[in-house]
Amino acid sequence: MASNFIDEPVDVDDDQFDQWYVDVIKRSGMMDNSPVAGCRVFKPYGYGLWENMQRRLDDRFKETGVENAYFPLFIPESMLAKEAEHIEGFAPEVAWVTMGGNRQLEERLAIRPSSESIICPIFAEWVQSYRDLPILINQWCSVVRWEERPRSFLRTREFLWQEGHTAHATADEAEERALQMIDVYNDFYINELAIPSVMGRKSDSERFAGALRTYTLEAMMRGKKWALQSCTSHNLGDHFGKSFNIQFLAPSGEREFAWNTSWGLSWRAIGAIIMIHGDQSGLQMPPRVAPVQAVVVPIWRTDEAKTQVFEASGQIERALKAAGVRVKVDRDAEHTPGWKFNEWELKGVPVRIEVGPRDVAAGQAVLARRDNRTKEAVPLDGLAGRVQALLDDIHTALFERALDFQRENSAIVRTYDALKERIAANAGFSYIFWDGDPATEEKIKQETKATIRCIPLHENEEEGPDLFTGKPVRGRVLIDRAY
RNA sequence: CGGGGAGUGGCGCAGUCUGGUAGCGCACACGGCUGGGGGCCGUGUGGUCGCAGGUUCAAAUCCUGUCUCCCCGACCA
Repeated sequence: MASNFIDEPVDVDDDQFDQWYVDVIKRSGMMDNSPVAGCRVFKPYGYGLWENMQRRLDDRFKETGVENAYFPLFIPESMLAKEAEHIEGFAPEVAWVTMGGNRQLEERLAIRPSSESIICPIFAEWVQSYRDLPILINQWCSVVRWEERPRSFLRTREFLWQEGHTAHATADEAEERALQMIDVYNDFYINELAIPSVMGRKSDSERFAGALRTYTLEAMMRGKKWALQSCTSHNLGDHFGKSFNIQFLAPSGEREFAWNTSWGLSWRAIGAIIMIHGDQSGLQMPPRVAPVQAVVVPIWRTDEAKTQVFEASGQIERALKAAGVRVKVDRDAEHTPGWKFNEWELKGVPVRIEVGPRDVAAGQAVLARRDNRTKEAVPLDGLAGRVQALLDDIHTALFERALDFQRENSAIVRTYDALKERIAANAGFSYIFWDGDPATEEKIKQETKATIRCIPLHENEEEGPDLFTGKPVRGRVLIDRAY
């Protein structure tokens, strides 16, 4: 992994934040550009992070009864077009296959932008009776949306994600599942990625194409303090059940349509990790999903010292592996310790373990935290336990730092002028009282470029005057610009 | 699609205005000294300047055409 990063530390000031984001992705070895415009190469270090995220999230899905499956990449145009709102929403960004070998296809095939319209008709074949429900399916795959302005992780033309699809016998059960999954995502973000966010419901204009209701987590990025939709969970109502004829015989003997949900989280979550936890030295990996949780840097001068520190390093490696810590020993002889320190900090490894002749003599190692740069000497006995404790501490510290940042940059706004000012200044989240009128929502979007990110679900019962009409309404909505 | 910028060894750039046969840093190879925060010295390898055409004794440099990428905007879970 060669790096040309030797000039100056990456900058994370507001006005250079976008460039910092591009640089840190490249320099840390997470992702590269590719010969295909808008598509990226997901390199091993980034993919390793994704694998850990997948595992942790997949386990949570399975605990709720979901099974994994896989459905085709291609969707016949006639199927994609069956749910009117769905096709209308996706039409501008669908990539099409029109040739098969040398022959023109009879019907062109969409490369899935999302799989509702291929999975729902298959569900229809699986369901006869209410006893066949619910169906709880997830797939890990990539989808394609022909975005005009790609950004690594946040908006690429092909991206990795998971999409869950369920079918239920009742409307209530579907609503319950949609809410359950947004809770699962929230738990994943907090406890694995150390990322706080605001859980809420999308306004009608921001709702997923074809959905009855869309739930979301909106997290605040550093830099411009814009919002990032971090995942999504839709109650599709019976729109797809009816469009794709998912019918079943209810206990009553009546023929009824199924109720569906779908929910997804993409590698955009990695964009959130980068933009929330990163700093002037580079990435900061959340410890529980970090590809490398601890890196051992042996330090030596003489061959004799080298033998000793390598032996101690191997001992530490074995102890940490036995304790379930993902550890790497950087035995490279080409780079100096200082070079390695910077390189692993750029890559965001939470704990660094320095082992030099002085440490070997004292039967200890030096542990350095990525988040606050503190160092401590720890005896080799019990080192693994200390590392595990540090990883937990760092997780908590990262979460607190992100939560503080979100809180410090959130405010309730009571006049439209104040709102416009905050948005223009990239001041962060603004909460306004809003009566639900789509016209004022559109006005805000046109005049400020900010959108209603969500109508928060919890702790949002206060009453106040609508920003425009002054009529009393219950609950506030979250407004910000978004990536 | 509109506005701006850029294409020169693997990467990042200078050279273009004022034509004369390509240079710097990093990386890479070898040798040596070094090694607890991106260490140093020496010796080397590697490009014909996005592509096509034109002007000229001579083109990275001037002219015409063309392709690609990046940034801003529009658009967009």
